[in-house]
Amino acid sequence: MNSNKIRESFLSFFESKGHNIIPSSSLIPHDNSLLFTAAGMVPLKDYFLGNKKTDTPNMVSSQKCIRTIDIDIIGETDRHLSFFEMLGNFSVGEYFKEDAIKYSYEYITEVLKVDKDKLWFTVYKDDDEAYNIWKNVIGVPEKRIQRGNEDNFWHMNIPGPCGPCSEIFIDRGSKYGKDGGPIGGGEDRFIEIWNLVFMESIQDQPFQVIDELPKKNIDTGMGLERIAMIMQDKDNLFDTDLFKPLRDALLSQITVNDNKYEKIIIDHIKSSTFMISDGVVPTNEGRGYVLRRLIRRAIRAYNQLNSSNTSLTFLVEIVIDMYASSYPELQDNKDKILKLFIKEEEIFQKTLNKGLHEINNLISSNKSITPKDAFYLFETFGFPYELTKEISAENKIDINDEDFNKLYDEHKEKSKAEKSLGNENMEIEVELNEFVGYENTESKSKIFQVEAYDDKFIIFTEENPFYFEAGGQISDKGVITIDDTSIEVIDVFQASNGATGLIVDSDIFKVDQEVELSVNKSFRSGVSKSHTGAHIVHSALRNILGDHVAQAGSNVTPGKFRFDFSHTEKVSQEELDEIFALSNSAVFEDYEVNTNIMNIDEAKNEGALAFFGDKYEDDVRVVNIGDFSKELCGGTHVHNSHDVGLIVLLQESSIGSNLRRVEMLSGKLAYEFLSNAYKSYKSVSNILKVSVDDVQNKLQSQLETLETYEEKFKKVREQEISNLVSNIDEHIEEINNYKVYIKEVSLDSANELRNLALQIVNESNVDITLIYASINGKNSIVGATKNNVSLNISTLVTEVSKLYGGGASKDPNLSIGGGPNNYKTSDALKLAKELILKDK
RNA sequence: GGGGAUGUAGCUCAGCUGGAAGAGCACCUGCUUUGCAAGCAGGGGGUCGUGGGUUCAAGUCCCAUCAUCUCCA
Repeated sequence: MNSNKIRESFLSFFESKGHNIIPSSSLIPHDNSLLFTAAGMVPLKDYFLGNKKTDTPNMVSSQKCIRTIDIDIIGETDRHLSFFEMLGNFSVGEYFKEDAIKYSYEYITEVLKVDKDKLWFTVYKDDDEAYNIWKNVIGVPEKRIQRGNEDNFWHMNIPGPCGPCSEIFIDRGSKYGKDGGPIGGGEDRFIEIWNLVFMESIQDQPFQVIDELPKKNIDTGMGLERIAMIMQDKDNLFDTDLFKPLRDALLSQITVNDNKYEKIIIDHIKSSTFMISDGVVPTNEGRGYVLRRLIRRAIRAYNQLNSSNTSLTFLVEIVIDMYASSYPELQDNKDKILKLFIKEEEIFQKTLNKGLHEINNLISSNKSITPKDAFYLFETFGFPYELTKEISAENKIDINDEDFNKLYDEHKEKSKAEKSLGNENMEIEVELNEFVGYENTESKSKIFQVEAYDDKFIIFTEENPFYFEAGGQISDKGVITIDDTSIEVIDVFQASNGATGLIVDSDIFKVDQEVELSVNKSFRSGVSKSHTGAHIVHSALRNILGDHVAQAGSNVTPGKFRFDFSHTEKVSQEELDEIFALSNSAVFEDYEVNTNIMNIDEAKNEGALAFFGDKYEDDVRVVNIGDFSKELCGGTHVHNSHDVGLIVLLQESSIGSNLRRVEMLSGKLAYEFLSNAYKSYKSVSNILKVSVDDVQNKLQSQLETLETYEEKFKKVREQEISNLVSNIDEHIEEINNYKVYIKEVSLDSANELRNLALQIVNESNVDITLIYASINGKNSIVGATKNNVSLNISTLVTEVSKLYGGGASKDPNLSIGGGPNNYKTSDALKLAKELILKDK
């Protein structure tokens, strides 16, 4: 049975059992505490935790997943993958253990038609209920049900839901290892194919159950790759149809065979392709960094197998073809994926070249490479350690792995900076309240809960108009009023279920009081202008730069906003001009801003932009700015694009490779900025005594005039100096058979002094010259000799400069010196003459 | 979030303990040759990332800032 068939049969089997098929969610989870979606239940977490409700409690999905914790193991085994698909059926408070077990057994034996006698089962040691269902309801022989310990208990390592699980195994027969079932038998022989989690309890610490969950959930996961391996009777994942086309294509391109490297290449290319498609861009931080490591590891592996060819894009294209029917976004994003991939290959090549340069320097200067050097190359230049080892080996240098690893561990330890989270993670049990801030900035409402928060208090009211920081938009400011007393809201708090509270530094508020809540209107309107402005700029960026532009973060405050986005190169001035012309024309276009609540699929079909950070719910809020922009967004906006007033670009900058940032002003701040700019422009025009329109021309011609005068002046000075030289004959002294010219002169710069000295020895018959000048009250001395003079002028100028407490340069024919101290010039020049006399 | 490094001619880079900037390639001109990275001679091109500071003197030392690369969390 091929993989597409397995995937389809799984979904349709559970659909026939009353499950709603949900599409695979993005690899970038909306939960920012996770790097990637690593299991089928990740997108459903809020339902399981009770933070959100769903109309369809029974769901089934095939979820794309990334797991990179053990990235270094990938390639070493036949079982580890960084990308996989997880088939799973879920129940939020509907059916439980018995149905979950029945369904799984029915699917495996009836649909996949796996031989019943090959199936083994494990249950948690205390879970008699599950044990009895397998034994009595399903009728599995007791010897093939085993009880396990911690492996059969699911939890998230934090206080919260937990529960026992039951796993289903397939016995691949005696040629894969010893008998004894999954617990105690060979792990190559008994392959785990399905994990059924029975979420039924609450723990306060791992394995410490304190209570039952009010609603029990089912969460199951079956790896598609693994079940495909079984169904296609292969020995390892890489021989299944999910890898075969990739492997065949790779084999046709390589000259050396190596199982490990081949596995690394095809696995990493697959995960990278999916990651880029979902909006991850190779960078040196967070998700982007994981992606970069995967791509570079693949390229390195490929270099081992094929030294001439370096590009792996042919495999990227195959991945897209293989999965396009199940994941159409791959086809939609094909251009972007290939573009970013090629770009990353280029960057890596540069990195390698730089590292090679460094390592060659080390070898030629030190004749050795220490573990410290190797680590330096790695952490500073990103030069792969194995490559350092290879090159060292060619030069008969041995590197100690242990020392290298020690440095690596120290580096990791150092990087773990403590984060001061304060009370931000404080857990508060509170009922959900209603956000009314889209329609109103004021509300009368009743306090239903007050919580202490450090030395302050959090006030929860039934209705709340205060916006809590999300999607880059900062929290509202304002006051709470009771009996004519207004208390400032210091900050807005959000509990894990989404309930919003207001932090105040006052203890006058009590439960059941009616209070007036007022958001600061000008603050809110400033923020809303910026937020709508951000949507406009986002749309303009995509229009001018292309669809690969994806939001990577934003910050929205009154009058000021910035927007981070993925883009591979610096945005040129011409492009910026276009972007801001387009943005402002959208402002002036009087587009109405509408918000609608609609179904997520419907919204996407209409072309709404959904990016990382946006909440993934069935119903989403869509913000339209005319037909110029359509985005999923929970923030507050103005009613019409012209309310933004004006958008000014302050600057465009890089915040890491492939990530750019633009910073803007809106409304009043934009006006003030331009107004000030105009004022200074105007004052420049006053200084130049021309009209504002002529400033540029005038300034240009003034600068040109200045330039020609500078040139003329230089020539005049040069003439003056050569005049000086031409009549020096009368001042030449004969000392120790040298023709010597020593004098204090009056010049403006050390440069002139130097030129003069050179001219004297080159253009007159003077052998040795030493001239002194006080330049801006500072002592400068230059000495020069003809090339055939053996006297070293540098030592002479050094001695003289010492009198002034300074030193001199070391060229024996031309030396520049000086010093900070006061000293009588005539005495200094006298010393010079004495030194010449002593020569030889 | 923490660490390491880089920024010098169009490109790739040298530039020692502070003393007024260089190479190779590319470019232009001429000659010689007219075949695969052609040879010879000559030439143009640098705010030494930016802004401060220390110093008689800063590409070089100190501080700040921007940009880029890189490892880790």
